[in-house]
Amino acid sequence: MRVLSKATVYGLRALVYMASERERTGYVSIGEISERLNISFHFLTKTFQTLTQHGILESYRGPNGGVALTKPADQLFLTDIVHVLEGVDFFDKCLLGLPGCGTFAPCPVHDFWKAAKEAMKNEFDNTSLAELGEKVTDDRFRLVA
Amino acid sequence: MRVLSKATVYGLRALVYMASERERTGYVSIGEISERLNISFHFLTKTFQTLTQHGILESYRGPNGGVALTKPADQLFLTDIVHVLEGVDFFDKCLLGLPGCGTFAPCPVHDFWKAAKEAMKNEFDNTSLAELGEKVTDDRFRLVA
DNA sequence: TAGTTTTGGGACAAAATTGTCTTAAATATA
DNA sequence: TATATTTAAGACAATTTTGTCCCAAAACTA
Ligand code: SF4
Ligand code: SF4
Repeated sequence: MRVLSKATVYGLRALVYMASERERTGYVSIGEISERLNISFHFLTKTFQTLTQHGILESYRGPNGGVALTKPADQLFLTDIVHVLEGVDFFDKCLLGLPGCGTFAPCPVHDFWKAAKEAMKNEFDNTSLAELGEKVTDDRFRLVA
Repeated sequence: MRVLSKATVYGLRALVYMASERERTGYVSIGEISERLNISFHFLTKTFQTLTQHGILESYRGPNGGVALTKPADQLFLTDIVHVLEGVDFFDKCLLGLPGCGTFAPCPVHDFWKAAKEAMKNEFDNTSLAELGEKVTDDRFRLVA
């Protein structure tokens, strides 16, 4: 049950890492993040560019530059990130890939799929980066490929 | 929020179609299904081969041949199909793609992801092809690309 | 037996995703 | 100014997924 693309997965891991560094001020370099999380630097950079363009991150070039969250981590929710990286229709897709979700003419699986999507969206809506960052207590999250 | 591969989506649509043809006996040809559901014949054939090899379908060649469900549709559940087409670890995957899911040392998003997966699995466990087939009442399901 | 229908299986092509690399632009520091 | 650091942007390659095609095998019909 794979829900997120790799690009989103990497982006999320990186954002959670940033949120976990509560005490730090200023920018965090993408190089540091990619090294600590063992993520391809260039791949992550592209994802971060998207996040920057959409106002999740702000970036700064040059020595001591890097990226920073544009808002406090407790005001950034998973839904915000996913909407940028996967599209705003992320929670509107049909399980069977049919176009034009059916408030009218629902397809056979609609009943349970709609409920499942809503539950998922509810979780994403209410989970902030801060909440996730707080749970980064051991090294496992940082070290795994 | 895309959960299933195209191969699985097509396979499922086709199985639901078969289940919806309650009155029919004997084999249904893949050609008929692919035509009615507007699915690539060869692509669907490969998916059906997998299902046949894993005991979801039985097939028969030659005129009036085709495929048939090996069990009554009310005894085939979404989980059965998904386990074959997506792998038995379908409901065991991490949201962040980390290996070795953590009953121990859970990663930051574990709490809510575990609940979401269980809810989803519960739905799949309890939804049979018969149940879905019964809901195929209009033409929408059959005709859409 | 010959010809037709249908699944089986594999080669192959196209497209999407993932990953790598190079160069440019911005910024800091000496 | 020259050099080092860091993000921006896009070309390019590798891999996976998706889709197409061809031919063989099985079964029926005449
Ligand atoms: S009615 Fe619901 S389940 Fe059916 S196609 Fe639309 S979104 Fe998907
Ligand atoms: S503990 Fe849960 S969220 Fe963390 S890696 Fe394992 S399955 Fe994923």
